[in-house]
Amino acid sequence: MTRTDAPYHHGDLRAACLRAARELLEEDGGAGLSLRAVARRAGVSATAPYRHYADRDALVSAVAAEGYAELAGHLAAAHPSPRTPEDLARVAVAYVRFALEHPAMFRVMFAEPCDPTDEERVAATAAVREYVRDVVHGVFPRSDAEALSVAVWAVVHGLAFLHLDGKLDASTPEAVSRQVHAAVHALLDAGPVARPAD
Amino acid sequence: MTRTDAPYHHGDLRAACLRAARELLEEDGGAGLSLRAVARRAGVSATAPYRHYADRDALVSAVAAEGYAELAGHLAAAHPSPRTPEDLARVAVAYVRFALEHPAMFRVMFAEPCDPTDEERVAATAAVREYVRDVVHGVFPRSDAEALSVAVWAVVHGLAFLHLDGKLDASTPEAVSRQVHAAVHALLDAGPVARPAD
DNA sequence: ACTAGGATGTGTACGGCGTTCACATGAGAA
DNA sequence: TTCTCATGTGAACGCCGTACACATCCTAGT
Repeated sequence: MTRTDAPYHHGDLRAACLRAARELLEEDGGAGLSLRAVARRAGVSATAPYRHYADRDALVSAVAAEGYAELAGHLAAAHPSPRTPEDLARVAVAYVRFALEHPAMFRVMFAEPCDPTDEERVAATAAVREYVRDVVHGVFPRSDAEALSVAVWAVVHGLAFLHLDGKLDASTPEAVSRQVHAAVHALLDAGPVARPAD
Repeated sequence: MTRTDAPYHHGDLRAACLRAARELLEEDGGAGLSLRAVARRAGVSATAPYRHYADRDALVSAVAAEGYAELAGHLAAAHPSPRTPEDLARVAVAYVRFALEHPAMFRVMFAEPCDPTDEERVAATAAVREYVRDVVHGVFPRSDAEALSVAVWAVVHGLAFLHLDGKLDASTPEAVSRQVHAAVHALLDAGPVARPAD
């Protein structure tokens, strides 16, 4: 039945679908995010979103792109210019905290197969990668930035996933902070005490 | 229609469902794994699996438990007793290789919300955790094993996810091996060259 | 040997989903 | 004013997860 309280043309359904998808993800997790639920939330029919997104994956990809941008912003706000290992540990805490505050978004960003040809998503990921490279350059000014920024990103990324998945204790912000600090410092202290190669 | 070529009682439907789920996961990824598809593959009606698994999550959890056990076995086979940083890098390569060879299984194991009260899954995860602790004890005999094994697991786990997600180049085994070795060594070499705390 | 109970199947049903397609409506350009 | 295109709707299809009533067979007890 045509609703008399809304005009036939939504006007900006593409953005409304994206917003609805974000809300559903935050409220109900990945399982609650369906195109039909998005359409209901946006107040349109079940098939209207198909005029703006090719399929469900396309909408999810757009959500992930926003997530990357927010993560980059979150990290930059937490520490604009990290310069010491302690700063690096705090950045790691911010990264893990983002994952724990937005678990479904984080999974959408990093845990599902991703279309590498999706330009928006690739561009948004680059912002995070760029930030990590700057961190490495600031904290380890004399190191090979490429390999080390891969390693640093892997550490914080792994910490995020292990907390998210319950493998590491995420019960309180203090527990998270302590664990992340301990891990980062243990790793940086490990180099000199590694058993030498035979 | 009752099939005349199979007895009414399957005999070991629980194991058959698990096997079918494994096969479907390997063939079609997470999207191809449904209880109905499992039932078809096992040759029973759509609702028969509910006699052995409470719901889809229960079956997926059992699949993940087998995955953890296989990962632990894969790592132990690759390096029973790692003792140098080079050995650690090889273990990391084995871990990432497992993720790339079994992407859907790896996601089921680590990327979906996990029931922490699931004893089978917890026990299986412990095997991986134990192996990592042994690695750390072998490679860094004088370090604080707890914090460092969390950090080491985070590094290899993060590398696995970043490769799986396409953030790192996973196009050839050589590219993977080179990248993982470079990251692990860069990290171990980074400690001494970190900017000192102000 | 028979019976009964329990384990384990089947079939039906419901409500949800993703997606396609034909048609409806309205906005904007010519 | 008309026409085209963008953007909606409604119907339909096939799939899914899950619940429930009933069917079948296996095993234990008498």
